[in-house]
Amino acid sequence: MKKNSENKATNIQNKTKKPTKEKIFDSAVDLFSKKGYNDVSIREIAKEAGIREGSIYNHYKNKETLLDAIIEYFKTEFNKSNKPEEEFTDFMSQGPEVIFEEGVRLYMERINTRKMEKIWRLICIETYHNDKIREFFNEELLEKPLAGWEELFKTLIGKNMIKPVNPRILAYEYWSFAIFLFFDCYILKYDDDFDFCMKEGLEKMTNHTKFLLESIKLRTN
Amino acid sequence: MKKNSENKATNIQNKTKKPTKEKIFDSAVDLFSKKGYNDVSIREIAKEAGIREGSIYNHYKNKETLLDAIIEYFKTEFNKSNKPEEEFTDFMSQGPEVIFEEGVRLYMERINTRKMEKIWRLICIETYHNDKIREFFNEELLEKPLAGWEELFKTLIGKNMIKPVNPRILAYEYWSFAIFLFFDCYILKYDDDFDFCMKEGLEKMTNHTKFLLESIKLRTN
DNA sequence: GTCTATACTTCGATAGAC
DNA sequence: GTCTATCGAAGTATAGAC
Repeated sequence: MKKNSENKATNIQNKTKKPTKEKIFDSAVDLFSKKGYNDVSIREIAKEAGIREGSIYNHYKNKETLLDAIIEYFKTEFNKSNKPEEEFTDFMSQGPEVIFEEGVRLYMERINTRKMEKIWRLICIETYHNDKIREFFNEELLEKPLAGWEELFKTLIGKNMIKPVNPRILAYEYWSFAIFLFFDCYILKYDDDFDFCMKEGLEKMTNHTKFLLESIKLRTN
Repeated sequence: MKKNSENKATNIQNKTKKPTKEKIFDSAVDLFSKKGYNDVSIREIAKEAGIREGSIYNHYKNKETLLDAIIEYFKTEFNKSNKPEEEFTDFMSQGPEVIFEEGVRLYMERINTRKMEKIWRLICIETYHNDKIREFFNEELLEKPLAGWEELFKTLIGKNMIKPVNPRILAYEYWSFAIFLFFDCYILKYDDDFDFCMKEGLEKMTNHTKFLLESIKLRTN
């Protein structure tokens, strides 16, 4: 009779009766986000999930498919919690301050679990050598937000609520800071206390928003 | 008699009579910056350098030492072209516009060769899983510039040349955009025409600088 | 200092018993 | 669907002839 204890997953989560496929998925998310895709072996994932490496191939065709599944999961979750357009235009009437506050909040709400946070880092890490991920980053996390904010600034200018500055430039002024904070939190400072880093990041974003608002608001006198 | 042609380096540079150690170094820079440290083998580097893999170990103890040497080279070159403090304070008297223009130019001048550009990308890529590189990025490319600009803004405020906004926040407003552009050029858009991307990046930086300047300049009336 | 040859390790993936 | 066992490929690094 063999001992099974050696194969027990180090991750407490995976000791539960979660389906094997989910154990594999979660273990992969955990390890990929820590060390990057290349530095994690199928053996490691299997060990973390508490199974043998051969068994992984009963659930995922190969290692790359596993990564693809993770990215697809992120995309789905990310767009699922995308609030309808109307809710956002509601804030419009309340002036720029409210829009900015809500803008950050709504975006951050879409990464509201540890799992999503981990995949978020994985995306940042793997962007440089995975074309699918890079395309996703460019489209969904850079171009779309930029286009959205540009549109918003255009509207605000049209309604005479802010100074008539080139809305494309304003969009960059606003959103580039968010990208900087992603890079800062998820790559430059990641090993340190993550929650603290995020808290600091949100404070920085608030400062940034206030400064930008002050720069473009119309003088009341 | 064997044919040597198969082992010829694909890199034209390495066909010249450059010392072997330099050929290895340059090949490594080239490949590491393209595919990342993990995705490049000693075999590949040797092939690119036009030698056998065993010969590499006559010049570098191991693969990691080779990476370390590249980072050290970057650090040295980067600080070598660091202009003396006086030159910068000279611009001070000429007002904020000149300072901002020169600030970007002086910084970009320090990465003035293809080799330095490549290592720059390598640093961006490897920051997430190499502690030495990450420390360098945090210190030399984030904290030091931030501290420098904070000091500058403090001085400008003291001289009554700009609005009295928190200089730390101003430093972030200014420099975070540069970090964003690094990320944009060296990771998000890298495969596309690099020179074009850099040109666009510098234009964006100019727009950013102009906007910031407009935001903090004292009203003349 | 470069070459050939090879030791040693780890990887992704598969086959087949249960 | 999980296990054991194993294959072939690719990786780093070393030894020794020249």
